[in-house]
Amino acid sequence: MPAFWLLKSEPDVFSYADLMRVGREPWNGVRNYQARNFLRQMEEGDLCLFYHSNARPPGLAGVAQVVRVAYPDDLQFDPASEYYDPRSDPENPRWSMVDVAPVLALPRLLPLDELRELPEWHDSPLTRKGTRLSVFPVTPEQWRAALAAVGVELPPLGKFPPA
DNA sequence: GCCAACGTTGGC
DNA sequence: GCCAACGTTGGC
Repeated sequence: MPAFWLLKSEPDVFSYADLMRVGREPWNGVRNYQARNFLRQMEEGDLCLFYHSNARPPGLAGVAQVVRVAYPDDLQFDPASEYYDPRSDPENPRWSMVDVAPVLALPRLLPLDELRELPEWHDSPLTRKGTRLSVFPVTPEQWRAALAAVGVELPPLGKFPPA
């Protein structure tokens, strides 16, 4: 069942423009079990809202697509990486990543403030106080409301061209 | 298995 | 830069 998701990224580290530039990116470095479990549920073709966190202002910058389902995050085995996890067993890797590709940049950044005003977004890990989850599902209603707010015409799910 | 200490996230 | 909220760690 295709689904919608939200991915947080700090634009100073990796922005939506960076994703467009590289064309495809392994979504590595997720080190939270709940977020990891969501990554593992993603299917090829699933669509993701790309959120800029720790930005001024924070908000939605674009749409990305899952182009490879979850596989082991190689950084967990790299002692030089800040994401190295010495306790991860190579026989049963603890952390996963997916590959994502750009689909479209929003015509304008949709700021968090504006997102909060959408009734569909009143109940979401994004708007709930104190939640820091960096990967989580988005309902079809949230998806539609967010894109409508920036005037993006919504093709039927799964009809986005492969990036 | 509890829970205090610590580190991180992320808006402001 | 501040700090509230939360997840993780590790002593016991």
